[in-house]
Amino acid sequence: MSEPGNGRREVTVSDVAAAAKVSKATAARALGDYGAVSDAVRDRVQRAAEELGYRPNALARTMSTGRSHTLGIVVGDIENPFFAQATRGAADVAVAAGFDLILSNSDEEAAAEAKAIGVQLAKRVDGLLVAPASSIDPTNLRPVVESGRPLVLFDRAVPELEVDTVIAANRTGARRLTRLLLDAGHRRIAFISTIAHDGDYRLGDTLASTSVAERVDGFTATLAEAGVPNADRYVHLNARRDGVEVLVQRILGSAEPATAIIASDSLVALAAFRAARRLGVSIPDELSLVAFDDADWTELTTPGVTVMAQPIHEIGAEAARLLIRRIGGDGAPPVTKVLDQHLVERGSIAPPGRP
Amino acid sequence: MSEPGNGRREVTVSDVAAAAKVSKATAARALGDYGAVSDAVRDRVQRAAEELGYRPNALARTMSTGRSHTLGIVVGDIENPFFAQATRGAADVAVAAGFDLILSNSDEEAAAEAKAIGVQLAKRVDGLLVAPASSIDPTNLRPVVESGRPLVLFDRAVPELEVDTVIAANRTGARRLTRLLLDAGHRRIAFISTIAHDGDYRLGDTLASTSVAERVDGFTATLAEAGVPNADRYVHLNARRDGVEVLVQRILGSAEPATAIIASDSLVALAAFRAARRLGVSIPDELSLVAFDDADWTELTTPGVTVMAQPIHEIGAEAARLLIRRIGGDGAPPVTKVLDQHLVERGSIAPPGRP
DNA sequence: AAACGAATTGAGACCGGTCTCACTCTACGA
DNA sequence: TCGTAGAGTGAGACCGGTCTCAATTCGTTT
Repeated sequence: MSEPGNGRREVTVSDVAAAAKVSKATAARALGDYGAVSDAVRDRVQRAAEELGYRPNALARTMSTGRSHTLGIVVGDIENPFFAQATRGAADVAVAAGFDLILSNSDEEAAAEAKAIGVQLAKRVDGLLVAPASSIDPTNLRPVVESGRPLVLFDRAVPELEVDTVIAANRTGARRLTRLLLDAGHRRIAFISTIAHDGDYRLGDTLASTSVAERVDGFTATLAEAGVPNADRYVHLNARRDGVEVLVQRILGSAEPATAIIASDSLVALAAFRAARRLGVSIPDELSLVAFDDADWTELTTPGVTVMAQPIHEIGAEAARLLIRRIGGDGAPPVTKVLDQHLVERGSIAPPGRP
Repeated sequence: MSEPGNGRREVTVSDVAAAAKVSKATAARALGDYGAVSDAVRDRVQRAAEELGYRPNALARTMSTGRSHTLGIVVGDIENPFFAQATRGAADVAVAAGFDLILSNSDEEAAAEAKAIGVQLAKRVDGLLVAPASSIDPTNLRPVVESGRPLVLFDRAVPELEVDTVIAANRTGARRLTRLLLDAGHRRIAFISTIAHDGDYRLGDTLASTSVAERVDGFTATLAEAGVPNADRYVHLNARRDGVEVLVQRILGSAEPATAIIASDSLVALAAFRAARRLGVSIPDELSLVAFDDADWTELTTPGVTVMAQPIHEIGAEAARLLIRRIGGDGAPPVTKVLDQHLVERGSIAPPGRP
């Protein structure tokens, strides 16, 4: 504390070598624990290192070995509980395997994502974990496959790109949720997602996220099977997070108001719940609500929210596992892991009895 | 896609230089945009770089310049919304200033924290953002100040260490919350935190987190001022996150049950709310509940939870700003920024009328 | 036209590790 | 007793940038 020590040059292998009176090569061997060194010398070197406060420079090591023991992860927004959990899952697997994580937020924007990926590549990460902002346009991801570095996508796939991918069984989950509402007697069900989309959704439109696309597919297909015409007009995209409230208001105030809402993620569910509360419409009596993701608060509301839970932690973890395997040299053809979702029934569904 | 390009050696400045028929030094100047280069040559080099698909190696650059343009951040757990928000705040400031972030979770454990810090230092981050697992023991942080790298603490201070720190006005916030309950007529108020502590809390004990310590201080002091004896026996620490329920049960089932709870963070509040729900005790009629942090769900429950909101995003952002200023060479004496909390009143407080 | 200064360029050291290769020294088998 | 395998060590190249310094080119000034 008395001498801040700023500006003091870092201690290097050469310094240690000099102190231990051996060559740089030998010191490096003793410290790096590779090659052959006599016990006596190893001791001497390690003592010297200890004394001088030697701290290895991981960058220099990366320069010569080519391995950085670092993974990059690009998420939409770390504040989104989904990404926070997935990141944690990935981080746990990573540190267990001796890797650490460089984190970037893309805000689901192509430009920010491209920049983030560029930085990660420049930092020579050993591999990249990405929840791609666009499932349609692989431009941002091209540089990483061109760099030869392994890439694993999670939460969303990019059909044009043949790379390892970890996703959830969204279509099945959506069918299940939709069926649940249908069975309760609902016919006018709104599906809400914040995903960006040009204009109103029409059946067959391609969406920027395969996971939302699958949910929409499952939703509209199940509706169609139940004989509900024009299922696509119940799909509401582009919901800005702070705009869900007006959207819900519009949905409920229309000529043929929806009697149930499927929220595509927990943030939308939260906004929808809040909207219903503010508008004075009672859940589930006047409006049924179901959502994807078992956010912690969903059991706290009155009523609790019935949700399709995703193994979010595991999505991140599995993605990291896959990536680390690739880094280890696994050359098998790319795989797509599809993880199951499961239903958690609470009290937010009731028959659509209008008061 | 037809040629995977794996194993292809990275394109370097030398390659570009050769292609552009200039020296390595000149090519580097043209690419790195430093030094003087004629327009003609610059063009030629940049075209060559483009053609070859040159991507700078940030590590090599760091090796010679000594700057990594990377900040390290060590949080308790990125899944904790508090840390997620603070991290986002820091990340935003960081990228705006041209830095990126290496993220580590300490799980509030000394060993994991030490390791994380070690890795970050090895990676030669330009500076470190840490929410220290222990405010008492500066051991883990010593290496970073010894390395001469700037360090900024957030959420908690470490009194023994004179470094920049960003915290919230926790004592004031706690007083305010306590007074609110007192004014409603409560006298037996439980304060619950998950923070680790040896044995039961006694007035004057030092806590591992200054932020919790300040809250406890504010709490007990306010209680004492109101003439409540033995305020310290209402302080419950060591609450394992999944153990809050039994704790609440014990608190409510004792001879002199608490009539109100102050949750030290939103996760505890969540658990407490859930516990009350499961135990069938009604909030606020049978139990008042207030908490720190304005988690998004707190306005969704019935009733909403009255909370002391912290500017979490700003805590992270300000910490990053401070850090970047230090990295820029600011040698002013260390500062401690104290950010204000503000009360958000909802409906979770009522007089302690036992039914 | 000679001299001078600024702009441009090239050669090569350097950052801090790893790793190859050659050399020395010892122990063991033929 | 000699040859040789193998352990232990040192010298120096290398990774891919930056940067210093000297050399060259050019335009001006007098």
